[in-house]
Amino acid sequence: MKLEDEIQQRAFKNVYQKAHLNVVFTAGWLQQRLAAAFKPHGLTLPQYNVLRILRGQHPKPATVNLLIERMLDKTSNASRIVDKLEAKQLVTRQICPSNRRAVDIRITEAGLELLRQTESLADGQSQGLHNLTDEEAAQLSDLLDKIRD
Amino acid sequence: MKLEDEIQQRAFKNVYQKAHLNVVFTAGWLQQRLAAAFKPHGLTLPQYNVLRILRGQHPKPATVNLLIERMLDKTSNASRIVDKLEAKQLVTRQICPSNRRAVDIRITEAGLELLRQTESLADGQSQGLHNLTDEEAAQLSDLLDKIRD
DNA sequence: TGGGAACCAATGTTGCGACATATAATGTAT
DNA sequence: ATACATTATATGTCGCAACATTGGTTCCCA
Repeated sequence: MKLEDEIQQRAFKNVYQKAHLNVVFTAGWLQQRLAAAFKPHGLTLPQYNVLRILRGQHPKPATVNLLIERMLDKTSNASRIVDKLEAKQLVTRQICPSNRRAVDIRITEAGLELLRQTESLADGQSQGLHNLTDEEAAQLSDLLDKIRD
Repeated sequence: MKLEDEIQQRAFKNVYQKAHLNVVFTAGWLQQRLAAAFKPHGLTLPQYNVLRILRGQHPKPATVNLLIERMLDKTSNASRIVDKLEAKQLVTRQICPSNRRAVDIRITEAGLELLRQTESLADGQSQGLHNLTDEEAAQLSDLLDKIRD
């Protein structure tokens, strides 16, 4: 669907304003679909992302600092996201013995199992981009990289 | 900067996953810059967007329903965003005489003045996309439209 | 070795998105 | 006219982003 119809705006000042709005709008559209897919599993997207990072470290622990570094959103409150995951017993928290400022965070077996169950969701959603050819998808990434130069 | 370096991920499963992440990441990057530009003026992006819609209607009033229709984010809480604007005396709220369920919302002179002061901000930010040529920006929009088909 | 800087996580606050529910006013059908 | 559905907005709850601050812990060096 064309952007003009999605949002209620007739015209754009220029192609840059239009592209800007389109990036933001499309990102929201993608994230909303993905969040809806995870919702039945009781996971939000930030929680899912943290679990993925923890699985990547497993069986080694991660610290809050490491989570922040690895997360898309650097300014997010990793500590409180871990709170939620801990309440659901998907992760454990334990003061790091070698540095008592830090906290070792580990994914539990239940957490790993939940990731197994949701294995296909994220990939399946990325396939929503299959209306693009491989070449177009690569081109899109290049254009986006260029924006942030 | 290349996406691989921005987020701490070596490889992507395929070009679709990479494009997906890139759209989301770039949108966040754009929105963050824009929000930072408005912050000194005491406006958040949702508040700014509501003010713009109200200016578009001015001197006619808008209702909450109309705001929701026009906003990028359909599920946002327009009512509470209007609360904040009203507290700052940038808008007025008045029960609609002809339909007492509805509420007439109008931008004040102070609101109009604030929009004048911030006139150049949004456009200036869209120009952050000027590392793209006109053609590339148009191409980007086309690719994004295609994703949502 | 004592004291300040640097570090790590947690917590407090504000504003928003998502979603459910409440409340009031209006429309409609009998 | 009364009952019921519909409409318009407001409110409550939860989770998150953004940002500031706090409280311990460790580091470092004078």
